Amino acid sequence: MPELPEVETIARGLHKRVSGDCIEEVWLSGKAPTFKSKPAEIATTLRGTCIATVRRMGKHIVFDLIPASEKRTRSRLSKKTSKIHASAPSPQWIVHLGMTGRMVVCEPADENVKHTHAVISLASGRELRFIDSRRFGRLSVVSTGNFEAGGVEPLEVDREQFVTLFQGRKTPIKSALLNQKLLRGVGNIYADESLFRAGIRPRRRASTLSREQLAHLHGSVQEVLKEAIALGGSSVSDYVDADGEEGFFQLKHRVYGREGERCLSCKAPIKRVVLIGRSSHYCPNCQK
DNA sequence: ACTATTTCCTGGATGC
DNA sequence: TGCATCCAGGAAATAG
Repeated sequence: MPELPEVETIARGLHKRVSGDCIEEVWLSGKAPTFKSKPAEIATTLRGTCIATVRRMGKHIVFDLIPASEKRTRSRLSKKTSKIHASAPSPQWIVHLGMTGRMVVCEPADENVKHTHAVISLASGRELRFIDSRRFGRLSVVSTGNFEAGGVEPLEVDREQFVTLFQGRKTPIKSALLNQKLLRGVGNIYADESLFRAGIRPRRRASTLSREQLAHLHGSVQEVLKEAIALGGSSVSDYVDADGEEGFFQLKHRVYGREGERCLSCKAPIKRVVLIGRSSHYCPNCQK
């Protein structure tokens, strides 16, 4: 289940491998999952563009594209000059991996695995494939190049903004952390891990938390995300990055997936409750 | 204007 | 061994 650290790892890997390459052909399966964009629109928007950068916004992978005809001109001109001359909008390709989505760079001869929903042929002769068995993933294009990903970036928001964002909300703090319109990128694993480190139970209403507790949570969220990115994310179920490598943060999980096991701090059994339809793990002793 | 619940999807784990 | 059932969860859609 790719969350911010996994998507960050994948985006960095893809940037390293495909930026500078150009899209020649686009194939989408009949079942290609799309979001706001129709398959035909995705294909026509992508075809004939070059990939300038691949980056992450929340849990989205963003491909910044340049119309192929403009590639040479743009890179040669200074920013100031290109502002005057560049007129064609730079579209973006947005990929959300959902639960089981994977983006892989491979050779055309490589086996066409089940649940392949998109194949992008690159000028270098390689292919970029989108594979998603559960089909919770979404593909879309933004022709204007100003994709809005929702709330603030957890690693960019400062302490004061973070406190303001959550204080006074009646919803359980975990629900607020998972709300992408507030904070973008935190999912189930990192919400549980952040709350454990901050000593706050998932069900606690945000409005009952002091400024100090919210400030602590801000630090915990950033700490957990940074550590996870450093380890290449968490490989639970079948997550692998753009190079097919597994992450290692799952070995550092203190509560997620540890129901019934002993808390690493106090030895109390980890509890599991269901919140917004998902498993929430916490230590009843360390978290209040 | 809110938040809570349901729905979409398939593979793997579990149960009888 | 085989078949049914349950469970995982991101976020849009729907209900409250």
